[in-house]
Amino acid sequence: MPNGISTQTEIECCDTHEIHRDLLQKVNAAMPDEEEISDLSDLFKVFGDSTRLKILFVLFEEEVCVCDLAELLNMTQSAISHQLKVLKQSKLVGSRREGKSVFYSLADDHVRSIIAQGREHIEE
Amino acid sequence: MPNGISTQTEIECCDTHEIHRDLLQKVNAAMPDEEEISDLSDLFKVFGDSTRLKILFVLFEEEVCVCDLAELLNMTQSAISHQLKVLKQSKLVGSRREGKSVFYSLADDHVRSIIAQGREHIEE
DNA sequence: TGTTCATATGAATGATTGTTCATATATTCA
DNA sequence: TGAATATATGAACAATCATTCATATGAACA
Repeated sequence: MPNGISTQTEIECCDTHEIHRDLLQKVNAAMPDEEEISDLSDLFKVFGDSTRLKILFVLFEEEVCVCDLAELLNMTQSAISHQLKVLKQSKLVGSRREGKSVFYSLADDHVRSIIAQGREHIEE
Repeated sequence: MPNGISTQTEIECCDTHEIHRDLLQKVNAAMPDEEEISDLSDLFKVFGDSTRLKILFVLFEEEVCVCDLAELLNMTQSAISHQLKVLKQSKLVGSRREGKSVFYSLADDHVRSIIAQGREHIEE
């Protein structure tokens, strides 16, 4: 390899247990730190459940209270409440008390675009 | 309710176990069917794991083979291989054999934007 | 204050999932 | 063909998680 202009094509892959330095450097530079990766996977875990997605789709339309959600999705008030807690902890939804009821709503619009991108990917 | 122009402000929420018709209709119209919701949550589940996210971040930079991934992420070849299978089933990555090695790469750019949106949400 | 209605929460349970270990498949080379 | 290397895969185990059930908190109203 006299002048190392493009070393991309060489396939000395796994026998030498030294990864190509360029790659190692590039990856380390681009890879978020462990904590951000962990936060990110936690965020996507929240989207990875049918019940929570349904709740979000309802909130796309309108702010609603817990018992309406339970009724709309045909689920226990308790189950809904547990999931709302998860959604709230990830700051995907916010809540507001009004008398005996608590109304939930979307926190911001990242939610919409993340889900929109997901739907695009599925439809192929 | 003589003329029903805006019924939004009435808060007869949960005592009457009949959900407001407008809401029910609106939600039913916007809610994807059960199968799409399920596919969508399955897709997000894939993003909801640190190892798989790290693999994707590597693939953002370059096409790599399995053993390089294992080395880069300091994990077992088996663990990586199992996760690559998941990523491939969701069509987030593609693979290409070259001799003994198999090279993996990003399947499309939805992956980038989904993850980018996720990162934006976290940084608040 | 006591009752009722709406929501929250802790413990328990069944289901799902990521990793490990052992092993199988596939390709190259002698 | 046989050995060596790279990858894939099935079973098992520990950990995580969504729901249920019972109960607690909190607000309104008599």
